[in-house]
Amino acid sequence: MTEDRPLVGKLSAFASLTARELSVLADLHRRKRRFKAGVDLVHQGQTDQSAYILTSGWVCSHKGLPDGSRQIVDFQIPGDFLGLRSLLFRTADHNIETVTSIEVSEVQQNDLMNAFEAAPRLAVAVLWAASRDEAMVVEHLVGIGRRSAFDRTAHLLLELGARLKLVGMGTKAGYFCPLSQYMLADALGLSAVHINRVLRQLREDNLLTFQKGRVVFDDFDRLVARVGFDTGYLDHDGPTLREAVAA
Amino acid sequence: MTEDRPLVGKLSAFASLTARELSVLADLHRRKRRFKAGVDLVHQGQTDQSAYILTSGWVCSHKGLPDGSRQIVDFQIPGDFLGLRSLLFRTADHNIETVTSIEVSEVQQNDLMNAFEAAPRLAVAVLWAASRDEAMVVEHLVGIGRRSAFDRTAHLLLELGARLKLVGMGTKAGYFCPLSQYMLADALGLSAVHINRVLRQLREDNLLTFQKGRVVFDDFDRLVARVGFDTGYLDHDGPTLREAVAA
DNA sequence: CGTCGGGTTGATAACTTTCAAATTTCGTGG
DNA sequence: CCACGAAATTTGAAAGTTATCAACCCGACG
Repeated sequence: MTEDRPLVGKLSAFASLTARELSVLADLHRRKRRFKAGVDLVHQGQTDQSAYILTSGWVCSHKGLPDGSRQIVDFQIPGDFLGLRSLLFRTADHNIETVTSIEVSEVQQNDLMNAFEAAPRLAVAVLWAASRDEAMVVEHLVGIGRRSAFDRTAHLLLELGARLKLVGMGTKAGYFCPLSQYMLADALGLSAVHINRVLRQLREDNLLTFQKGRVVFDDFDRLVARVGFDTGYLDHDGPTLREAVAA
Repeated sequence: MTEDRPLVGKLSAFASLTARELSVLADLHRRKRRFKAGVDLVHQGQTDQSAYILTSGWVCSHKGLPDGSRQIVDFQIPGDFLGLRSLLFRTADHNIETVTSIEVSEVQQNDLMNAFEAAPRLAVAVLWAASRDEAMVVEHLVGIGRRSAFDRTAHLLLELGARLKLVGMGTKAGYFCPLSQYMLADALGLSAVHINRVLRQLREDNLLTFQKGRVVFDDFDRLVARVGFDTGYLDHDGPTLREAVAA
């Protein structure tokens, strides 16, 4: 993952990009911006939103319900692309909220469309990246629909660990995690109280400890085996396409 | 929706396509194929899959779990694109199974990549279509995570109705629905027994009747109001982009 | 020093699953 | 056209999981 422009690393995994394409991509990182923790970057219903490339900090995307509750769809960490959908559609269908203070590169609609015109294969690469994100949402859906609260919580914490490891922010030992139990609850479709009990059980079973903003894997291998975690959906390579696209 | 090539209709909603682009798109419908009900088009873990454009019949995409249960991620109806992810990634991360007998156009990896080369803006249009599908998965996730069994079931049946209406296969009165209660259960993260009870309640409340392969809306407006159904996530227009892309 | 958000715990209620069995529907061959 | 078996639907009762309500604790912060 290229430290300064993490998106480059991601897209390169799909198709080796030409110098020209790399420079077009670099151009997208022109507009640097910072946001405080706990603010909305994108709000459900707003129109003509920008997208962002996250360079530091955590954010979450969620949808609010009429009854006041909400469902967190996904968390994003450095290197992730934010709000592609809210840029492609006229009006945003979800919220994007900062979890910590963050740094991003802002990508406006014209920026992206111009980039696609200048380097058409970038659109294919972004399509690939978007599909990888969708695969994560799907896995999340499976977890909420068919896994127990215990397994589902472990899965989320394992997935975040795997993703953070890819960008050098986590190890098999653990990682720093700025999420509150309320946020975990909203992501997992559970109540905060129940999340608390699940975390306690994970701790008492000596599988993992989540306290004071840090996730520690007390027994990584046993945890993975216990909840049937498989990273398959995270590391898709697209090598079959490399030639076709490079052609 | 163009009867013969429904995909054209969908993509045209995003950007008006040139004659050349339309002809490239038409080329994708070369390889017609048929499948019986209850077979796998794509199987989790298989490599080098094709994608398909569904022209008649229903299919579902689902993921299996180690314990033998499964989660249905989405249903597809005529006009939908199937298995884009299993084509972009080397190995398929989910199954695609026919619900009824179907007719499809098969799209192989090279077909699609060549099409993108010949008409680069098609990649952007497909990206847009894929994002719309993702929006549906996200809405499904929200339903499973934060809505009651009752609301969630009603939502699914309303969504299918709305989508079928778009392709002329349903009205405000109802539609033909080939799904079994087991399939609904696997889609909604519930047990088949509970689905049955929810359907009974919907019937007894005079909201909707699902029997003998037909969904009848007994009181469409009251149902929509009762469960807070909002089609917002289904009908995204991409007009802001039309100019930019057409430029 | 008081307040406030986040975490923790117990008791109770609500919702959903599981198990088991009866009933209906539907395709197929006689 | 009817009989038959398999699959789908339906219902009841009991068990299990998770939510809700209500406290209490704690550390950060103005």
